[in-house]
Amino acid sequence: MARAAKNGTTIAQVAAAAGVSRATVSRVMNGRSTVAADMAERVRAAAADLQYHPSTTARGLSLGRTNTVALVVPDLGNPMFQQILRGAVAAAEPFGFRFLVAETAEHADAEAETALEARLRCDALILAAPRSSEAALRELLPQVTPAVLINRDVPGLDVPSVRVDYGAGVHSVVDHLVALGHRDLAYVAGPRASASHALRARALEEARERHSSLRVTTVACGSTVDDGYRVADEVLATEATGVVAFNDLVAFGLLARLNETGVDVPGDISIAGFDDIELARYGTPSLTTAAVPQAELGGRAWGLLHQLVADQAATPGAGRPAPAASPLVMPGLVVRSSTGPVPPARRLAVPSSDRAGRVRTSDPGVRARWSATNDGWALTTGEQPLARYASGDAMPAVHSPRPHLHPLHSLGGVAMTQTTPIDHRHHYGVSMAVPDVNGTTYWGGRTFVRGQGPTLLSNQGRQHADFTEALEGGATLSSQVRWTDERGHDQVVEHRRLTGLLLPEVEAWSLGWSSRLHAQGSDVVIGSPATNGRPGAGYGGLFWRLPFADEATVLTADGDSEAHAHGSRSPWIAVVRRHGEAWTTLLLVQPGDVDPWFVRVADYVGAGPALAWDATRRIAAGSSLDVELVAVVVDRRLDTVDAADLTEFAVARVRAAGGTSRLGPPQASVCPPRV
Amino acid sequence: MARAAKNGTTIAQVAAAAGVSRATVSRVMNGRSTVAADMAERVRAAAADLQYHPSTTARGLSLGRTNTVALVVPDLGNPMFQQILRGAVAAAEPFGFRFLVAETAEHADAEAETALEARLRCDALILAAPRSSEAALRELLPQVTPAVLINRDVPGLDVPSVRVDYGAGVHSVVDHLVALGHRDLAYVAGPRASASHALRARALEEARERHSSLRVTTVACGSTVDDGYRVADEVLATEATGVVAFNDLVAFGLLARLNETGVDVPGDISIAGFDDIELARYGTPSLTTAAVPQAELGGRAWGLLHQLVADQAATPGAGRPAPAASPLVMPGLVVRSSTGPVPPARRLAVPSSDRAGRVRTSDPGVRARWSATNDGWALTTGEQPLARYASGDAMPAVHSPRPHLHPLHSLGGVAMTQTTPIDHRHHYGVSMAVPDVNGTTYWGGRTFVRGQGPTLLSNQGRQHADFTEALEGGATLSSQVRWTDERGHDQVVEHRRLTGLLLPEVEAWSLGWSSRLHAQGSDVVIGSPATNGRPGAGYGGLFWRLPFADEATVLTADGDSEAHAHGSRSPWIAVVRRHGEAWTTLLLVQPGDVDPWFVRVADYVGAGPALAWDATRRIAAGSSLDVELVAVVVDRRLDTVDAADLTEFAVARVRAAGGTSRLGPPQASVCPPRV
DNA sequence: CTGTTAGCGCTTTCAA
DNA sequence: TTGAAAGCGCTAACAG
Repeated sequence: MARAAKNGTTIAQVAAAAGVSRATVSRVMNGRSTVAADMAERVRAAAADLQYHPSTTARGLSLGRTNTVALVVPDLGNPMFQQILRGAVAAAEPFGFRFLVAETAEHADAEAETALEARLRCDALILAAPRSSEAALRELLPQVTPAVLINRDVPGLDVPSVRVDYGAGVHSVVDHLVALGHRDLAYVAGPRASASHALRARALEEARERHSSLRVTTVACGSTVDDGYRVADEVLATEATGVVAFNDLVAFGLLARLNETGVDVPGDISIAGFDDIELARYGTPSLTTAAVPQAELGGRAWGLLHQLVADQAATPGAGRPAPAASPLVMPGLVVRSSTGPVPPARRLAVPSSDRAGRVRTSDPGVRARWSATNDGWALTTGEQPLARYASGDAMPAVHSPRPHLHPLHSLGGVAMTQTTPIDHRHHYGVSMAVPDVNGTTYWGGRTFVRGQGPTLLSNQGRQHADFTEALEGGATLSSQVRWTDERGHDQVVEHRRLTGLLLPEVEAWSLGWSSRLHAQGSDVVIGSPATNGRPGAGYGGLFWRLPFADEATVLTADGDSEAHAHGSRSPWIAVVRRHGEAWTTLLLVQPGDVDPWFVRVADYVGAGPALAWDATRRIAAGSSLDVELVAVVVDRRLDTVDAADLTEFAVARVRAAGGTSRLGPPQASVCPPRV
Repeated sequence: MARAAKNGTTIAQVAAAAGVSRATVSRVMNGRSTVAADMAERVRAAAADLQYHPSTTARGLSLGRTNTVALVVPDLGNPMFQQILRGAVAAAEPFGFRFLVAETAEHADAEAETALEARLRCDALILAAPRSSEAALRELLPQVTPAVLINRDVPGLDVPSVRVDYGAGVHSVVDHLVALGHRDLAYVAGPRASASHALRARALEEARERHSSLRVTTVACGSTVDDGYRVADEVLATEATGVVAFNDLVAFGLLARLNETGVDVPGDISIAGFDDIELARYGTPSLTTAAVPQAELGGRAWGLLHQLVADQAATPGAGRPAPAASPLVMPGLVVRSSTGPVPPARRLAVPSSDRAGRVRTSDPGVRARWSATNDGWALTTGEQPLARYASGDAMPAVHSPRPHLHPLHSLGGVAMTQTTPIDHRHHYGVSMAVPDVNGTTYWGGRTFVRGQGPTLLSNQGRQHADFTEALEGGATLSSQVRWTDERGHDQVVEHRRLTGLLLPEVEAWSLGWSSRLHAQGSDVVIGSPATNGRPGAGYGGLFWRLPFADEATVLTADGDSEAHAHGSRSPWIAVVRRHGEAWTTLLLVQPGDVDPWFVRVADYVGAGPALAWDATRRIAAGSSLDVELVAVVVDRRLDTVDAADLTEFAVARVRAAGGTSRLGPPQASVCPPRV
C-alpha cells in the first residue's frame, strides 16, 4: 500500500468533520448545485476549518487533465520567448491554466525528449523549436498532441501553429529602406539552423528580385547582442548604407559598437531590427523595427491550444478536431530614428522632374504670408511652405527652450535649417540663442562659464512666445517673447518681427528678423564663452544652423573662407552650398550696426552675428537693444559680387515691406525704451 | 467510478503485453535492479512497443510528490524575474524538476491566493513578492512550505530566502561615485512599495552619513525603462552630477533621454544602474552597474528548495528541517563607461598636497627614456610616466588605425591628450592623421571627399608600426610605419623618430616628432577637406587632441585667439589652459618650413600643422616629405614672449638630442630620397 | 526475484 | 438529494 503521508487535509477528513460523504464534499468543492444548502454550508465550514485544499494531483488523476500546459522553448534568456511565455501565461490565467516551462537550452538534440517529458506532465504543449529538423518534428508531434507550434509549420501534419510572417516583415523593412534611397543593404543573419532566419533570407532574395538596383550582402551573425556587437566592423566593411538585422538584439549590438566608434546612425548607415522589444524605443538612436507582437504570439498560441483541449474534451476519442485556423501574424513596421535617408555621398542622381511643380516666383500676385497652424505658424507662398515658426515649448529644458524657425526651405525646396543634429543637439534651426544673459543660458547644452568651464544643467533659461500674431495681411509675424531665467524670473522682453518676402526679380525669398530686447527690472549683461575665457567662441545672438551639404564655402566682403569670415564685420556673409549638381546660397545681412560674425563651415554649417564677440554687452535696466538680420535664400551659387548686390536690394525690399521698419533707420545698438 | 478515457497506454497494458505484473513494469520503469534481466527486457520491449509513458499525475499521486516546483513572480515582463526563472529552471533541470510559473501581475492583493494555488500543484514554492506586506507573508508562508523567498525576509519565520545585499551594492556605487569626485547625487527611486527599493533608500541614507559632504536627492520614479525616460528632465533639474538608478532599466531610460537631448554621459553626468542586465554592456555608453547575478539567484533559490524538499523526504513528518543558511548575495560593482569624473565645473578644490611626489626635473641625471611595455612603449622619467606610444592595432577600422601617443602628461601630471572623445571619436591623442592620401583616409570617421560630401566607410587606411626600437639609450624611439590603403596596398613608408627630453632649466619636458614620408611605387597626393570643397577644413598631418580645460587660449607670433591662429604660419603656437587654479601650456613648434596651423579651441581643443591647408601636396614616386614638430609641455601659463623664447631653446635642445637631427637642418619639404 | 494488493485523493456513476 | 463505491495509473509493502 502507498505510504506518502502528504501533509494536506484530505477530502475524507472534511467529509468526516462535516458528517457527510466524500462525494458530497467533492460536489460542494466543485460548486455542484445539487447539494442541500445547509449541508453545503456545513461542508464549507469544515473545509475552511481544516484548511482543506483539494489535491490538484488527485483531481488530475481522476479527471484525466491537469489544467496545466507546457511551454518548451530553446532559450529562456531570449526576450522573444520571455514575451511569448508572458503572453501565454496571461492569456491562460483566466481559464485557470498554469504553465510549465522547459528549456531545451544547449541540448538541441534533446529537444524532442524534453518536449515529450514536459508534455506528459500536462494536458497540452506549446512548442517553439526553431532549430529542430522537420523530420524530428514530424516524429515528435503525433506523440504530444494536442500541441501548438510557434514559428514552425510542418506540412502534412495538422498541428496548429502561430507563425509570424517574417517574409512580409522583411519586405516592409526593405521597402522602407529603398524609399529612403538605400540600394546597398546588408542582412545580418540569424543562426544558420534557425527556421525564421531561413524565412528572412528567402524574403531578402525576393526583395532583391523585386528591386532591380538592390544589392544585398549577407553577414553571418547570430541572434544575440553579443553577436551583433562582434560583426559591426564586418557590416561596415560591406559598405551597405542600410542594414536589416536578424532581430532587435543583434541591432542593439550593432548600435552599441557603432556608437562607440562614432559612426552616425542613421547619418552614415541605417539600421533596422526585428521584433520591437521593449528597449527598441530606447535605443540610441531609437530603433526602427518590424514589430512582432511577441506577447500576443503567446496569447494566440494559448488560444489555439485552448480550443484544441476544449474540442477534445467535447468529443472524447472522436476523430481529430478541425485544425484551428492559424493565420500568419503580420509584423508592423515601426519607423523610429535608426533609419534615415541614404547619405548624400551614396545618393543616386535624382531625375530633374522631381524638381517640378514649384511656385514660379515671377507669377504676379504671389506673396509669402504667415498663417497659424496646429503647432505654430507657417510661412507659405501659394501651396509651398517656406518656413515654420515653432514655439519651442516642447524642447527639453537642457536645450533652453525657445521659439525657432524650422524647417525652412529655399524656393527650390532645399532644406536650409537643421534641428537637434548629432554634433550639437541644442541647435534648433534659426533662433535667438544666447549663452550668457546674467549667467543664464538661452543657448542650450553646455556653456562655457568663467571659473567653471563647460557647464551643463544649472542655468537653462526659456523663451516664451507669449503671443504671436500675423500683421499686415500676413506679411509679418509679430511675436512677444519673454526670456525667463532658470528660476522663472523675467530677464528680457523681446519684440520680434519676422517678415517673409518673395523677391521674384532675383528668384529668391527673403526673411527679415528684427528683435528689440528690452531689459526688465535690472541691467542685463550678455556674454559668451569668449568673454568667459575661451577666445574665439564668441557665439550668441541670432544663430542659423544649416544642414551639411556636399560642399560649403563662406564669402564675405573681406574675403572668402571660414577663417576670414569668422569674426569679420563684413556687412554680409554668404554661405554657398552644393548639393549634387544644385547650389543654394544663404545670404545673411546685418542692415544696421554690424556685429562680428560667428561662422562655421568646417565642423558643421552655422552662422550668425555675435552679440558678445569679445566683450560683454550691457542693456541698462529699462533700455533696450535692437538686433536686425535680413536673410536671402537663393537656389544658385552666388559669388562675392552677386552677394554684395543682392544685399542692398534685399535690405531695401524687406525694409519697405516692414520687416525692419519698425525700428527705423540704423541706430545705436543701445537705445532708449519706447513703449 | 471514474471514466476519463485518457489516451495513453497504462501500466496494466504493458504488464499484460509483457506477461508480467504491473509491479514489475513499475520496477523496470523506475530502474530497480531487482528484476531479472530477461524479464526486464521483455517489459522494456512491450513498453516501447506500446509507446508507454508513465503518467506523471498518477506517479505524483502515488508518490506524494510531483517533481514540480512553482515560481511565483509579480511580473514576467521584468528581466530580473526572467533571469531568476532561467537560473532556477537550469539548476533544477538535472534533478528532473520542472517549473510551474505564475504571475501575480496586476492583482497585488491576490498574490497570496495565486501563490497558494500554484503551490498546490507542486512540491514547493519559490516566491518573489516584493510588494506584499509582511503581515500577508506571515500568514501565507506557513501554508505553502516548503517555500523559499526571493529578496524578502520575514523575521521570526524560518523560511529560507535568497537575498541580495542591496545595501552593499548601493555603498559600492556611492563609493565609486565619491571617488570620482561626485558630491551631488540623485537616487532615482524604485516603486514605493518595493522592499528592495526600501533597502536601497536606507543604504543611501547611511552613505550620506558616512560621507559628510554628500548631498543626495531622491527622484520618485519606478522600475521600468519608461519610468527612467520620463524622469530624466527631473533628474537633470536636481543638478546632481552622479545618479544611482533603481535598476538598469531605469538607467537605460535615463540614458535614452539624455542621449536624445545631447547630455554627455559621463562628461556632464554619471549614471550607475543595478542588476547588470545583459544589455548593460551595450548601452551608449556602456553602463556602470552593481551586478546582481540574477540567474544565480534563481539557481540558489532552487538549491535551498531542493535541500528543503530532500530534508522533508528524509524525515517525513519530523520537525522542521534546519533552516537553510541563506547568506546575502553581494552585488559586484562593474565599472563601465557611464560613470566618470565629476565635471570640472563641479569639482571641489584639490588640496595642493595631492600634487606632491612629482619628480624634480632639476635633479641631476634624471632623463626621459623609452622602454617597451606589454602593449607598446612608454616614455618615463624616473618612476613618472610621460607618454605611452600605442600601436593602434586595436582601433576600429573606421577610425583608421594608427600608432599614437596617449596618454601624455605634463610633469605636473596633467593630462595633455584625449582619445576617442564624444565629439570626434576618431581623435586619438597625438598621431599622424591625414584625411586624404590618394583618396584613402588616415584620419578616421567621415571625411570630406570632393563630389561626395562627408563620407564614411569606404576608404579607411591603416598605419602599421612595422618595427619600433629605442635608440641612443632610450632617448629616441624609432619606428617604421607603413601606410596601407583600404585594399591593403602600401602607399607610404614612414620613418618616425620620437624624442623625449627633460628641460630642467625651464621645468618642462619636450617631445620631438620627426617623420619622413616616403612615397612608394607611385606619386602620393595628400589632400584635405579644404582641398575637396570645404574651405577652412584644411586639417591633416600631425594632429594633437587635448582634453577640455576650464579655459583655453591660443597664442601665436601673429596674434592671440583661435581666429588668428587658425591658418597662421607662425613658427609656433601655444595652447594655454587653466585647470582650477593651475595652468599648463602646450607649445607646438615647426622647426623647419612652416605649414599653416589647424587650430581649434572653441568647439574642442586640438591643433597641428596642416599638410594640405588650401592646396594638395604631392610626393613624387620615390621621393619623400619631411614633417617635424617639437612640442613643449609646461605646467604654467606662458605668454607670447615666454613662448617665443622657449621655442628657440627647445628646438635647439631637441635637435641636439637627436630628435630632429636625423633630418639635418631645415630644408625644402620635398626632398630627394635617402635610403 | 516476482506477483498481489492496498492505497495516494478525488470524481462520478449508480442506487437509494 | 445523498452515500457508497469504483476507479484514474502508479507505487511499494508484503507475501511468496
